[in-house]
Amino acid sequence: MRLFAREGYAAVSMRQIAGEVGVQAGALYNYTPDKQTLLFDLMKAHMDDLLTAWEAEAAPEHPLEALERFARFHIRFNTERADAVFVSYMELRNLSPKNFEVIEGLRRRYEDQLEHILRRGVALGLFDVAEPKITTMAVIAMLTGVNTWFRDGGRLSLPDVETIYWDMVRRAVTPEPAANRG
Amino acid sequence: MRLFAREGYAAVSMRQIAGEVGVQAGALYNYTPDKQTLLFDLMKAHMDDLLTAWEAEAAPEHPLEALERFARFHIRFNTERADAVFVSYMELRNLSPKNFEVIEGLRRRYEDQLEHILRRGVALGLFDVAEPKITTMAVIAMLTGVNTWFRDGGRLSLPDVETIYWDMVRRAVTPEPAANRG
DNA sequence: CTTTGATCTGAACGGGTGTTCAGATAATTT
DNA sequence: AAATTATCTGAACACCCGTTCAGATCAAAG
Repeated sequence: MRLFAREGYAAVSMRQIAGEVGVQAGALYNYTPDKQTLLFDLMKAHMDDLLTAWEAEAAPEHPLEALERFARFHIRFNTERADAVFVSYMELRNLSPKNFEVIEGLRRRYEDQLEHILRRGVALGLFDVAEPKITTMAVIAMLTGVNTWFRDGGRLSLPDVETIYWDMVRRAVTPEPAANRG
Repeated sequence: MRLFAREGYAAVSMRQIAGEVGVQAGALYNYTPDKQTLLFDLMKAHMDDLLTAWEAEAAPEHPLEALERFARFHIRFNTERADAVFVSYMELRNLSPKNFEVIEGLRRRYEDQLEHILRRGVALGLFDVAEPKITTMAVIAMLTGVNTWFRDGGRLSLPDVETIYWDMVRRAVTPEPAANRG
């Protein structure tokens, strides 16, 4: 995964991967039928991890609390696996159509978790979200973006960052009070 | 650019590129010293386009209007050049260190445009943004995310999408009125 | 119509690619 | 200790890579 993230699937050779684990290239074929399947297996394992980890979060009933949980979870989970996240987004084009469908299905299932929170919040009058699907995409893109700049040991701790992003997400979906005239 | 976006820099051969423009591979070397420089030139041209186009927007004085202008501009410009945007983000790792520096510098210059708008808005009390640099990254990530799902001819027009995203951005940076007690 | 300069071809260079497989080696079971 | 199974090596296969370059082809200038 590290090699794929750093150099790209196409640019990494089976001999390179083998070298990384101290073995000749041929030996890899005891573990994967081919390079393509190796990529797919890595990506699928990552998506399964993601869904399993979220399911284990036991999101609160209240949509606002659930949304905060989701935002913090997403940032934490993704920053801990920057290589896997990068590969799972970037190397989609190197999957066979059938494998692509599987990964996309898992991704959609994850997105649905957030969309569902938003829709419940709208139903309860807690959120002002005209297009839940679009807001879902926007929030996920924003949160995943942390990966492009966050580095451990910087000025801000991860909980700090979580709080800043959660604040932006909350304000983006929370109703604005009517203008306050007397 | 289309080939690089669709298959990845490493996976595209000079023979493929040549074929696409109806020529033999050797002929390409009348136009580029090597493949790496070809990638760099494409990416640099894209970043130059981006900065030039933004400078031509003549952003309004008022930070709120400037921010709206930026949000709409960013969505419009990027959705019109999905291939270039994808390549410029994803193939950074295939640039030599020196070329990487150049592209990163241009990207930072673009980000500074937004950061400057945010800082002016904070100074005027129009925005509530604790960390302008982080908000800059968050907003750009969110807006660029439109590229992952927007397709022409869908249910929503591009101006519709611009408006939805602008609304989220505005709310994310605009002060919340103090709780309204009687 | 010839000359000049730009452009393109097609072959070649050394080297890297994913994958296979017979035979060697190591680990486990009997 | 012997037999069996799992694992690894190292060479080979057919093929593709970026790049170079002598010679062919084309377009414009004199």
